[in-house]
Amino acid sequence: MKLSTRTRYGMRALLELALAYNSGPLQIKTIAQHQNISNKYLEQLVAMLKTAGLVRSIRGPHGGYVLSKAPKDINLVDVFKTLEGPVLTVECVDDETVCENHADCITRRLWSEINEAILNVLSNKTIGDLVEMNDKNKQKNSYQI
Amino acid sequence: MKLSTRTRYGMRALLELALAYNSGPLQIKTIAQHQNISNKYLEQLVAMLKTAGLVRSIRGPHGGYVLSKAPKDINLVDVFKTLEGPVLTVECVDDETVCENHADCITRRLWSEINEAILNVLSNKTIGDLVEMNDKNKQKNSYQI
DNA sequence: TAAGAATACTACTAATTTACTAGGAATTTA
DNA sequence: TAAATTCCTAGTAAATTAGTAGTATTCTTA
Repeated sequence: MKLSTRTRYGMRALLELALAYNSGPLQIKTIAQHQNISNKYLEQLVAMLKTAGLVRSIRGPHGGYVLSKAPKDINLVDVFKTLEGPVLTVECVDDETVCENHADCITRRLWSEINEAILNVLSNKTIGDLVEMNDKNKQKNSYQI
Repeated sequence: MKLSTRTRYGMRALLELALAYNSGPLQIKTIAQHQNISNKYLEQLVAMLKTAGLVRSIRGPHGGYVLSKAPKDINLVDVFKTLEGPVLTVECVDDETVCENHADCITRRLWSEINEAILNVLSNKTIGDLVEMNDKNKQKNSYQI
């Protein structure tokens, strides 16, 4: 299974915004430069985060983006689902109607277990936790995330 | 993240072979019929399992495929990696050289944790465990897996 | 009030991957 | 030798990814 750049870039962008929380908006341009990714592409990713209500935008000069909630209130499941889509896509895991044998299907249970395991990692963490881990690391360049 | 039909079909095929373990070879045709999937497609998936040493083939009339080891000796990690590829693909998780900031990168740690969580589910299980679960279910049609 | 800086919106595209289909060669049994 | 089976290779339509591109809109400030 492959994690899309969408999710990886988007997560890093959010982390940057969290590091700049309460210090005014951060611009796409700035983040893109730090992360060394395409301006225009990041624009689209951040738009997804905005639609999901995770960030707020401020237009015009000195505008940019800010987190719409405190880092500790942004759960990683929500970020992941916004950027990547469902955690593990196997139709039958979420939809009982696709297969008559839903209740008894053994492989389905396996996929469900994996699904739960991933959810478990993500739902126990917030962007705030990532920030804390980053702080503990205390390195030369705090923008290398 | 999406689980490919490759992995889903392949896992079900292996489970069928495990249910028929010690009762002679099972043909592609038969499995494909039971599972309601394309003959030719399944042929290719089983070829992958063969290359990985998980099944053995017998050519000619009355031929088919058999597990190359006892179900309890076939770990699900191996099956998954054979069919789906690396568990969670993020270059930096496995390759330390892609990113200078490897040691300190927080998002990388997150992906690693997810990777571990999935591995943990899979490496603790064998095809034999799936067979046991299936037996416990004891349903009308034992081929509905 | 005009210029400029930023986001917002929409469309396009090359490359890759997926999920097959198709055809015939090789092998084995009866 | 005929038939049944696996083995091998090639092709392909559809979807997805990872962008690029252009222009419209909004807001600030001189």
